[in-house]
Amino acid sequence: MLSIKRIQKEAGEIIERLKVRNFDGSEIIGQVIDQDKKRRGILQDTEKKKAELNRLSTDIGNLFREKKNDEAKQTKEKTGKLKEEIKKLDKEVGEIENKLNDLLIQIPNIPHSSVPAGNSEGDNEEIRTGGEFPELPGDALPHWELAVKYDIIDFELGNKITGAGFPVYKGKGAKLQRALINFFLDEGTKAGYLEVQPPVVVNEDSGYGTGQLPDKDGQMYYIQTDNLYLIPTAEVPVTNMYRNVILDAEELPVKNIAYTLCFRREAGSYGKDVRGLNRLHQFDKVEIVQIQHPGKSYETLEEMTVHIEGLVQKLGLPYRIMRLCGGDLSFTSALTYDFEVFSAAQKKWLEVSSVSNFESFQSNRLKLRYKEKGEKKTNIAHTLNGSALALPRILAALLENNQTPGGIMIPEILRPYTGFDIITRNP
RNA sequence: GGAGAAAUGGCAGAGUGGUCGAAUGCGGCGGUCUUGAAAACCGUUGUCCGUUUACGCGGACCGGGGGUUCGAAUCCCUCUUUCUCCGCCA
Repeated sequence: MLSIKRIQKEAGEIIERLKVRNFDGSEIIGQVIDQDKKRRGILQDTEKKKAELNRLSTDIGNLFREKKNDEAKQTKEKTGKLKEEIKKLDKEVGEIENKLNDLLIQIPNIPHSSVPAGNSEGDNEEIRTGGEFPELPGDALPHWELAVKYDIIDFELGNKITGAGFPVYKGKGAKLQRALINFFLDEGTKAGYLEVQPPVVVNEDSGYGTGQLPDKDGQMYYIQTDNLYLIPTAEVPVTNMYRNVILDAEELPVKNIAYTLCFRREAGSYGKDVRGLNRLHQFDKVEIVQIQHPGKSYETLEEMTVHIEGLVQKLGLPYRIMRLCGGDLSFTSALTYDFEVFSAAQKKWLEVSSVSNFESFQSNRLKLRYKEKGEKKTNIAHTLNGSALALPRILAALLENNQTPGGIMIPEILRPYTGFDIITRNP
């Protein structure tokens, strides 16, 4: 969320910049400013009364000690009314704070100045492209047919044991998946990321911390008995490791990489684009997360983009990098680059990574701060994350783009991980 | 799952109703001493909020929430977590 202080200082500019994401913030920001002013007024009143009560209490203690019991009793009588008033004012402040919080969580992050205006995907801006489009024969198969032909992914079996969107990977399919995970993790650790294995189930506080709650409540699987959520991305547990933490400035940037399962209900996305591996309820993903000094977070975003680009290049996939327009930008992000690879048999661009700078939007809520050496003041850090990479669509593109009459060729770089260089019908 | 114990500052650890934001030790930071370092000694050392040009002043926080009291780290309720023992188990 945005900080109240920033809203007070830059209200006009914020309203202006939120227009890029087609968000009219004028009314809500006005309300925030009003409520905050009201809050501070009452707070001052409350604190004055509390100070008075504290003084009386100290007096009473002293009087008892000096055996002036009568005087103490008299003083005691003065406190009753004061206490009542304090109770009432405290309640008022609490109510206003709740209201303020409700307002604040409705305001999305401020888009970076480079974010183009626009309503949807079509308005995203292409930044770079790379890789070669494969020359496939006319009878090239989409990956869901290759999966059957080579018996490497079983969608039917997944339907049977769980439901749609939960495939079973088999044989070389499973091994290829495992190879990709290890490859991505190794590349990340080489680039200085610390590997972590977080829980894939998180509590409510963590959901709020990174902004999945209350916004995307219905998109997460929820375990009612224990009031826990299955994570939609490793971003949630990894970033929340730093909830309520004050880092030393020298520790920045913090770089973590995590492989986890991800679970998404994908409510409301039935129909198109859900065939095969294109959209799953459970999938594997390697995620990179950084915590950075505010002055350096955009440099870091570029660095992460280059890292991800390197992965796609090493896998030999044709790709393009898109800068998301205001309308396509997620609620919490200030700037996002999407990576898409071309899956040549279905002739589709598939999103395989999304790398974002959240600036202080998550950190404000997380209370994630850092402190310069020798300074007393704490500052809000910036958080960033990106997929590096999401597995299923990479797998889809690899299968489709590398199919040959003799089998599916494994990219050179993965062969040390798979132990085989081709997927054939008879393993 | 059953029985019991506990949760205090970066860490260790005192504190069972009043000047306790909290003793003491360690660590950290600054200084004296030293060619340099160590040791020793002296000082300092939490976070958030409000207010103030500033010095400062005020409020809140001893796992979370609620309560009793003029006054709570201390008493009561509740939740969470940790430890010990028993049971079950990858």
